[in-house]
Amino acid sequence: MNGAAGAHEGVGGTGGKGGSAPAHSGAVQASAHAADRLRTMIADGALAPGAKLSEQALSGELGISRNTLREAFAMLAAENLVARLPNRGGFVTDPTADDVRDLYAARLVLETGAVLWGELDGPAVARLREIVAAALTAVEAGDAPTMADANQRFHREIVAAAGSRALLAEMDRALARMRLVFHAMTDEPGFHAGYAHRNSEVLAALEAGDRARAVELLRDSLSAARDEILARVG
Amino acid sequence: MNGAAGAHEGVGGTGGKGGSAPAHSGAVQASAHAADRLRTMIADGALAPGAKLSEQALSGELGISRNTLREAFAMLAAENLVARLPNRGGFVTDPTADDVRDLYAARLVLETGAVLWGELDGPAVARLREIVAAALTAVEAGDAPTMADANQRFHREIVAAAGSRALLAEMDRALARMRLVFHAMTDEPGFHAGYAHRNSEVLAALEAGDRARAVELLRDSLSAARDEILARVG
DNA sequence: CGAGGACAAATTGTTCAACAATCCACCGGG
DNA sequence: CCCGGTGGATTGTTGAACAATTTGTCCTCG
Repeated sequence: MNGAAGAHEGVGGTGGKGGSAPAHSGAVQASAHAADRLRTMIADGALAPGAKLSEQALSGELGISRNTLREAFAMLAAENLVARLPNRGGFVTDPTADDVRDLYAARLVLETGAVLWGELDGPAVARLREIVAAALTAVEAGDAPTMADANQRFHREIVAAAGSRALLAEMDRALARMRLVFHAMTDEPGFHAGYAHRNSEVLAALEAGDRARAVELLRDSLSAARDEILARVG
Repeated sequence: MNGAAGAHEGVGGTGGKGGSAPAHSGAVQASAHAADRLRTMIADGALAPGAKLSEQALSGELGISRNTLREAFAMLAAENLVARLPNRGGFVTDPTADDVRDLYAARLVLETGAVLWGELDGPAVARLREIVAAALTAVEAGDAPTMADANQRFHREIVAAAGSRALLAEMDRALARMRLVFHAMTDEPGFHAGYAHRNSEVLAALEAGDRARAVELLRDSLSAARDEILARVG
């Protein structure tokens, strides 16, 4: 959702000297709003990994001042979605092979920790079941985007069970960077297909109450995904 | 290191009209530098939980403009050290009981995950041994600040073994918020003393290669600390 | 004497214009 | 073909301005 592109015609900028009535009505927080816009642009691939974030261009496109845009940059940089090089400006993070290893080491801890200690009760398992079903349907239909989305939702739901907003936020940052990795992989012919099946096995272990088995399956799944990605990115 | 206080006399501000030569030579990134300053001020308690962060006062004190200061606010807000209320400005985060629970749920996952999957080889264990020794010495001497510092270093070192920069960064954010919690606890008569002993037991289990036992001890230690804090904060 | 409301002062959110420092792309010389 | 200069573009940062909102004060009324 949220069609990319830009062309959000400049709101303020009537031209006068100082303030000059920016006509802004209720924008709660322009910088946070801009960070949201940029985040989804990056997620959608409208801003590819490595892309330069020109302050002039983006401030014009988003209809905000350079200063406000820079605040948004600071937020995104704190999430590791944007890299700021001194005197060179902001760039969409372009994950290295080492970043991929880092990411999967983090996910291993987050996801297995959530399985071991989280509250994976009825409702949570029900949500996982629904997600797995959607994933398998998407595999059937060969719908790669839905597959990828369901896969991310599955792993996010697991971490959510850990019961920590901070940890879930970290997982969201990790998944956002995963999307960056996927964008960097030129082609991914059915990358996620195999993992839908693996996820259903993890779910089965959880339904059987066998957390140790679920951890084992999860670890294998993450290792396999990491190695498959590293083989393609190098 | 880095004595707190402020009173860093304003650098620029010669008063002229526009630019007016701020005499700034090589400040790599003023906003990041300011964020560092504020972070240590918060860690040291120079800015207490709940304190209002006046833009005018702080920009003067740090010798930077309001816009640059706001960029620093954006960074600290992304770390959950500062809360920004719309039209009310920035405040040092004042952790609630729920935040404490959240924090310990996160730490449980991070630390036990690192013990289970991390590379706790010779060097890492050696560092832990050194930290535990320092902690025990501090307990002997009744030196609370050193005790607290060693305790944080111990848990940080464990998470470092997970081999993920992102996860370690998350741990650093968590520890920064822990410091906020400790500041909020009016008095803590030898809070950390007992945990130095617990840490040495965790270390012993690791030296014996018994990771499962280390995880168990760690979990108990974290639960105990959480409950002790919750009993005092309510 | 306390509740409520009008008004003034302070503060935040945001923009604009300016300028120093730095980087980048181009171009001519060796 | 490589190399160093040169000028334009871009970033980093500042100061001033102003609308919207919050906060504080004081005055009135019940």
